[in-house]
Amino acid sequence: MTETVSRPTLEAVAARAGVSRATASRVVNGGDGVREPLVERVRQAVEELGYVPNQAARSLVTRRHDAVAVVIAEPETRVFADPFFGLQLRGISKELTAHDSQLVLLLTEGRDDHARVGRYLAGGHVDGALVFSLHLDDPLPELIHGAGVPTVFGGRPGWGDGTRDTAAPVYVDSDNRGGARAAVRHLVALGRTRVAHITGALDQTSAVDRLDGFRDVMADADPRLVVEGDFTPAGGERAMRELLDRCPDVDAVFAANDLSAAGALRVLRERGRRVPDDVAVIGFDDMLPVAEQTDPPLTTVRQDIEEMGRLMARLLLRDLDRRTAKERAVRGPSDVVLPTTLVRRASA
Amino acid sequence: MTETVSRPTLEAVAARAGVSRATASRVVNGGDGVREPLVERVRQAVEELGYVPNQAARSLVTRRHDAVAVVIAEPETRVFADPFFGLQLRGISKELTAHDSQLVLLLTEGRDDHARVGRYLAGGHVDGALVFSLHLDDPLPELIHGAGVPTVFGGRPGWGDGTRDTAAPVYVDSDNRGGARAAVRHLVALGRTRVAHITGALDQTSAVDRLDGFRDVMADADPRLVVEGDFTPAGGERAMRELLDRCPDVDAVFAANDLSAAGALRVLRERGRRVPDDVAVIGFDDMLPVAEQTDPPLTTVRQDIEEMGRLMARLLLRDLDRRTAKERAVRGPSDVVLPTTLVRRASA
DNA sequence: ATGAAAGCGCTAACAA
DNA sequence: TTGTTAGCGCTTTCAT
Repeated sequence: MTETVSRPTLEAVAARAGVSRATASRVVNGGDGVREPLVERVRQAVEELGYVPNQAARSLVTRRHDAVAVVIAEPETRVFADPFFGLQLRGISKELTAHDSQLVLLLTEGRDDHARVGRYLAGGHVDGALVFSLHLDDPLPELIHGAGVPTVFGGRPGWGDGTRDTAAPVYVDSDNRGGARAAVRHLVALGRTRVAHITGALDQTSAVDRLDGFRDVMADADPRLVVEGDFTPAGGERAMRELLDRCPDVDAVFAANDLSAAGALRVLRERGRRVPDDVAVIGFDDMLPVAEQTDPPLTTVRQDIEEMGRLMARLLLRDLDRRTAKERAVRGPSDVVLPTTLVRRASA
Repeated sequence: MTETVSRPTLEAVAARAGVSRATASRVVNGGDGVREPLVERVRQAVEELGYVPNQAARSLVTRRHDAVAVVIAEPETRVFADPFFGLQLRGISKELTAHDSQLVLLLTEGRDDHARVGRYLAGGHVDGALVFSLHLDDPLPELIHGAGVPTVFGGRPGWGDGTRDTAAPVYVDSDNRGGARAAVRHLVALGRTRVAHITGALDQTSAVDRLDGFRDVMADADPRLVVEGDFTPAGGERAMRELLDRCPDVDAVFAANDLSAAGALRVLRERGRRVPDDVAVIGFDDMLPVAEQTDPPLTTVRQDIEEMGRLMARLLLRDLDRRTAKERAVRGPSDVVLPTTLVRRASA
């Protein structure tokens, strides 16, 4: 409204309350060790003046920023093709908000941006980072891990399980393997004997884990029943065609995600197979706009995306608080693997 | 890596380069008015020390933050149910990155958060804001507009068109009305004479504008051919049923978005109407995971979401630069309405 | 329990 | 062109 009217400083608040700047500061930051009447007067002044602390000045001395970076690598690919990251962001946002922390979003478009992100994180602009790594060979996660910024990863990174000497990263993930097992067991319980799997892009740990889950249950399955997909509808179509050609007797399909399941569904219809009568189909994700719109609606494995985000933030914040409190790391934050649930619709 | 080793300051750089802090600062900020040899030496020192400016200290004196807030209201509803906001964010991110600005994401969950967001923006933590307002009666946009922070809105806000005395907000929007006109004209060109419209949630300007577009072409249409929907598949189903009951002779439907079109499609199939033979259907958005997965694939009106985001950011940044340069606002940033294009698939 | 004072790291007058 | 210096607004010892 008013033209560039400089906002009130702590000094102003102190003056109005008739106390020193130090006391005003104490009250603003919780008010410990300040006698009640003074606390009240300062609060009053803050209110009347509409005082808001200058975060820059505060950060300058505390070296804290009350901000966390969320790094999402390669949005091109898959990100934002589905509600996945949106939900994740929502979970993260809620948790950060409750903790009075800000969310700084860093989207990268391939390698060129790695340096930028690395510089930003190493530059100490934020207290920590939440990083989503999609590909096994993505150098970004490790780069970030090495930047010395407290970090929690979304989804199991493709390294750090003893594969390398570097410290293992902390991450939050869905129980991809367990979810896959549940899906396949469901198909088996349905009496299906020729259960196939359309994998996801195998350069992503989630795809690998789901494949492992499939194999846990179908250890001695006909290898021709496993076809590589890529998480896309087109990949699902291609895989389904290949599957029908190779094994015409297939009677169930577990697709690595809903999108490829949708593709498979289309090919099945086109080939005259009834779902679920002839072939039962299960997806993964429970990506609503897809799973509910397919014909028939898709039975699928749901992961609680929003909760994943919330947990990532919680893990990071806990770590940050601990460092601040200088508690000698009682116990470093440990990985969290969230359970998945089978959602039954009409396709299986 | 190393334990809390404090990062080098400008002072250190200056010392190493054998110049004053002021000169070092000049070089770091572009190096105007510094002789080449010195520039080189400072650059060298920056490189060797791995110096990164302390943004807090810088902001404290410049009162600039090189950060922009992106406010997305009520993610519950529709946001993140589709890739819409993800794409928008991507466009915004690209533009901000190119301008060395950071993206601070503010997600709100209803009224409770309004105060928080208002405080944050009024608190002068960011240089400007990009705001998405979905509902006509959302108080947030106006609240923000009044907070004195340079702002650009995404989507036409439901006020400021002379409706009130307040200054009109600057916004970027898709040509909802024009897109709707194109869709309906296409149906008419197809020879359809009983063209219906399933509206979106009419508390959103986009829905209103699309309805207006429909009416532009079908000025004298049977009023029973317009049914209120709500942008959801369920709403689309309900509306389609109503439509078929009221006007069994309907031969074309323009749905306010792809999701409701998908719902309509399902009801049409269920009622044994062939698409597009008996009834042609057109959606809006070109929301890929839906539009390409429906049966038949959906003809729809595409809006360039990412470009919208990019433009919003560009508009805001231009405004910010102008203020900084103290150029007396030669011309305030003006609204931008992006064109839409009809994407033909099989449904119409 | 409160206040006085010393910076945090940087930019921007102003001098030289 | 370069250096000197005075803060930006805040937290935090250290006295009192």
